[in-house]
Amino acid sequence: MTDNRFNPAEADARWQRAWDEACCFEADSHSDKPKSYVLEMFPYPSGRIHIGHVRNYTMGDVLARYKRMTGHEVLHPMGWDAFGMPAENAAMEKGVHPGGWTRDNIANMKAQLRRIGFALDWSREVATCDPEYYGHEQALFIDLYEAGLVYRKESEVNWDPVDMTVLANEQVIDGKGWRSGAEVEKRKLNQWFLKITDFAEDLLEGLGKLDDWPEKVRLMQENWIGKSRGLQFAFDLSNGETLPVYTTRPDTIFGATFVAVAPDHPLAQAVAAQNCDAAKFIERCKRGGTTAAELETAEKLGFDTGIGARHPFTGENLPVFIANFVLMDYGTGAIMAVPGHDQRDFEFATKYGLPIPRVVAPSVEDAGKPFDGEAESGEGVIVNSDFLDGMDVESAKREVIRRIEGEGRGEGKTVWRLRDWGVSRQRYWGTPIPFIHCPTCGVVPAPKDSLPITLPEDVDFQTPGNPLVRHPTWKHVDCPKCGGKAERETDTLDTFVDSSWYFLRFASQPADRPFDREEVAAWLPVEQYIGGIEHAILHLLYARFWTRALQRMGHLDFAEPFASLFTQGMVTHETYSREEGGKTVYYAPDEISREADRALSKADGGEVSIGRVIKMSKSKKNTVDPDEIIAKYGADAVRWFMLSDSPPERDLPWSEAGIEGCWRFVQRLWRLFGRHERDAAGEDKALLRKTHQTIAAVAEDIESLSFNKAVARLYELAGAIEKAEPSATRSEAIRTILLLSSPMMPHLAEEGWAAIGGEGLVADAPWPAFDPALLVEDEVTIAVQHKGKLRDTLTVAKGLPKEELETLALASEKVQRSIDGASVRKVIVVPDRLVNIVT
RNA sequence: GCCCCUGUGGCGGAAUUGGUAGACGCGUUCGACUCAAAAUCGAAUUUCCACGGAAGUGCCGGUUCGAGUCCGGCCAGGGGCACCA
Repeated sequence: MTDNRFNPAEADARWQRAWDEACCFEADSHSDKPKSYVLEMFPYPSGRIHIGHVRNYTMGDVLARYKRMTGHEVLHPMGWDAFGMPAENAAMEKGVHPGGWTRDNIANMKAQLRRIGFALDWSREVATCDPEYYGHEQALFIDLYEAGLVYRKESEVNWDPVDMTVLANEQVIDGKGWRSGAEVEKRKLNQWFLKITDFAEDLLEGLGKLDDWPEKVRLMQENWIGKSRGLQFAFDLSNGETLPVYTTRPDTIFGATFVAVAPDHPLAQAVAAQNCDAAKFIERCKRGGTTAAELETAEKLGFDTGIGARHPFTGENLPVFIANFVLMDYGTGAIMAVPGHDQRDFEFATKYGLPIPRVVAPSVEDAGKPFDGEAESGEGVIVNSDFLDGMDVESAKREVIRRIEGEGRGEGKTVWRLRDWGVSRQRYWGTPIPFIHCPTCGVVPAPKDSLPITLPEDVDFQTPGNPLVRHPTWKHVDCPKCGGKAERETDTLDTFVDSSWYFLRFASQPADRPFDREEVAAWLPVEQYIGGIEHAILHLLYARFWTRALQRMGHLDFAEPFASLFTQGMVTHETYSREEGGKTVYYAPDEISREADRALSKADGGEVSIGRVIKMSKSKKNTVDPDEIIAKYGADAVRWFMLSDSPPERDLPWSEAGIEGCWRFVQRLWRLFGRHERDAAGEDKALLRKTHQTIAAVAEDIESLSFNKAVARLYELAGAIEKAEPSATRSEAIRTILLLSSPMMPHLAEEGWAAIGGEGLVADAPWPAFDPALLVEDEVTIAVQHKGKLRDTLTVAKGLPKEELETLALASEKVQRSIDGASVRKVIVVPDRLVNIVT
């Protein structure tokens, strides 16, 4: 070794080329080796890789490289979630075509990913905006339609009357279009839906078997699916009609003091038709916020319709209100309100002076106990409720359902929060929905041999509205059924459809169909899926649904696409800001010089205050650019940083000092490799033991994705090697640490491997074996406690009998001083661990 | 408002799952090398202390020979949410 510094600027690219030329990371579907599918959520091609991607993909990369070393055939692919709004926004703002913009971004980001040295199989790269990909998606969509899982229904959208476009919720700001500023209207459109509710029970039940998913994600999905058991029954109304309501608390039926319907309930609409005050009230309800937090704090409002509802048991007349807190799309859109035992009903009743009777109490004696300013929704015993008195909540629920069913007024019913998945988007840059509207035949699927239905290239984004609707020729086709003049569907698919099956296409890419069932079965389910928590619900639920739908249609023979899921934390950074002219101005990390406990502006030397460590964002200017730091420190130091210190599920605070430390360790390892001697002789028992312990521990840490612990082990081994005298053991330890660190710092490892005369590429080398006999120490340190406090430690042979340990412990001078002549009542001995003396 | 998670040195975090709290890294301090700097190497680094010890894992209590770990109640920070009857 001539140069004593590792030079990533030169070495990184050289090894990246070597891996490419050897096609190291191309997965062979027909290999005899056990298969391992490691997948990270594919990125949206925004134009730049950000540091969060680097962390996500580094984790997957370490696991993929480790799996290769342990004899697996690894599939580790990458692609692009390439449809979506930002491309259309760019088209409107910069006048570029969404396709060209997207493809340029992909090229940039792919080059960035290559510079980080990821072991990816680029031969399987997929971009969802490729007609080849979305053509297969169209075929699958038609299959789903034929399986009865696709339907159309009217549904409300946010309509921007100036931009003539439908807005996503995030594009509506204070009721106005984000771009045009125009007041957003609610419009009803005929839209396409997927019957995810068909699988509600199955999706819920499946969560119970996903043992290797974070509990948190399973819980979020469970809440989202939201199964509830309750009672649906009808009130007789004073106007002669009946009103079906749904309740999860039939046990509290004697506490109902009013009935409420949603503002968009047919009954409310009917009242509004004859009463302008009611119509005005309904209008008022439609404004107002949409988020849960806003609505929770919003005042409960109601409008008394003057209609009465007859209580099924007491015959009492209950007023019927239109209320802003009742939702049309849950249950029946109407409720029986029990103010004593539901907080929303309580607030409403308080405001409108309605009675609040108690029907559940801690005990029978508490039947007359007043409420303490809020509803009581907990368990208890039923009171003031005629035939239910004295029952517990659960028995009372059953009894009310039994009676109502017996009278034929209603039935026990399961209701789900989960709603069908609306997949229509009135946009250009998405997968065209492969259907044709014929005036005579109605909605007809496009013939499969006409797929892919590609997007027209000649479109402009300067005119408001959907370019597909405006296009002079694109939508005009003949009906595949009758041959008459017809029109294509101009809606495109939600991009969550694209990401609901990309992991199948990675595994198998036949030209004539979406995937091959056998080949997919060879790779899936994905062994380890890694991505952000932000996809905990929608993407992961949709992918689970899509997989089940394909299974039902016989395309697949498994239901769960991802065996194990890991959600990684964010990369954060401290913020730098100061008050300038009355407002807060943020500074980027490269605009300040950071000292021990303060930060100074590079521009004027003034002190800048150091703010909280938060998620990197452009507005706070606390971002770092992966390209810049890779250029400065090399890919391996950056990868090492991504894995160090913070547990992967937690946030990782980026710091300049931290990356400097990683850079130093890269060089430290490099110097260590230089001490490797091919013909060194002699044994070093302690180092040998440490080396084998590290092999076992690092393997375990990588398999459990505890990269921070693996990193700490490697630091320890490096320290031990540095302290050791030259020996055959030491040279072997150096070779071992090189191999153990290679999944994390592959460029450095290759360079070192060549230097110590290793054969071939480290990328193809096997993970070192360890001797289990060397994992156990033959000497152990025993803690000696007196009354639970540490007094002394003893170093003894492992496996020493209890009696001997006790004798040794009592012989300790320090222990005797602590006991100070008191009589020993009890001695607890845990072999190889501790002795605790109780006096 | 509801649901969930997390609180350990100056900082990121370890802790064999109830058995020596603070591994490892960062930072800081001192020292070596150097004309000097960088790089590198060595030592120290929870707090207080009479150098014998004492206290200490957000706070208060409990279980236990023994609690960062288990239980109960608070406090703080973070995340999710579709007013879900």
